[in-house]
Amino acid sequence: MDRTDRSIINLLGADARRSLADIGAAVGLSPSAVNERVRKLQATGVIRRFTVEVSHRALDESVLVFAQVLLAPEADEDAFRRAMARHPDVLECHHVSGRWSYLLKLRFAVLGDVEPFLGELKRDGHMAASETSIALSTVRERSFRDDGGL
Amino acid sequence: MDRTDRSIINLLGADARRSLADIGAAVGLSPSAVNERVRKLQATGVIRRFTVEVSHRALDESVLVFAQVLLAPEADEDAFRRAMARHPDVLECHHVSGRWSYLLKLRFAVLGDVEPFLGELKRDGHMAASETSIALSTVRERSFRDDGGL
DNA sequence: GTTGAAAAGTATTCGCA
DNA sequence: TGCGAATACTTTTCAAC
Repeated sequence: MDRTDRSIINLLGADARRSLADIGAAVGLSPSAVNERVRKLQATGVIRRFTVEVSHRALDESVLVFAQVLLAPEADEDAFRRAMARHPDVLECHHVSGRWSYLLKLRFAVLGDVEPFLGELKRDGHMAASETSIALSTVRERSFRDDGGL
Repeated sequence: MDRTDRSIINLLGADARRSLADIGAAVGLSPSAVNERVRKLQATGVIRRFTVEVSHRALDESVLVFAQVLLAPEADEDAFRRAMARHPDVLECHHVSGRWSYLLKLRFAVLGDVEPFLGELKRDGHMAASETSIALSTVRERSFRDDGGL
């Protein structure tokens, strides 16, 4: 994991379809040397996977909601985590420090889908309390730091 | 944007390096038909870009923090948004409903980097108050819903 | 680790249904 | 829109450094 690997990752983050020759030209390596580095970055788990970034609007997931959840004292925390890991509406689920137990990032087609989701959590006995906020607009949204090009 | 497009997007989301032939076999189309659909999905902005998913641990971004920020009444909101859009530590910045003005998702190398970041916001006159929580563990983290394979 | 060239595999184009 | 064949690239492999 040296400076060159970082550059390669940044370039792939911006456009994972750039050819090895292109990337090589940018970082000063031959295509096969870049290939070997990318292979290792995948093998060591630095690169988790190649994927695609999608317009939420187009996918009918226009409503972005953050929910802070306080677990009930008698809640089965493992069951809660498993439920969150499976739930289609849950994009992110983090165990957090502070007043709340978990922070959830959720996406829905319409605002009306939010209440049933929270009702479900309550009904399942997971949740003692929650506070939700709706994203009115998004200034920025990316998945990793990309400081210092090349 | 029909069912087939959705399937293609889900498949690319799981592995953007799958060949057009593979994807075609999965959705019942020829490679060139898949290619044409992917091209259109990009042209219409449904697919924003091909990218790479990275291990935060490996990138020295182990510390995940969420900060809820209340803007000062006299704050220049546009300047704040521009600052957030540029700041390397800011992964996400959403204008939210409720008690707070903005929700930030931040990543740092070490916990000690958090305080300077908040100090910076305060010093710049953007922030009236904030509440931060640190992610102790992450149950799930993905960027779009992927319900219903094929 | 890196290179350069050969081999294998893919994307892309285009005429046609 | 989708297909299949031809073309142009790209990735991948490998012997050598």
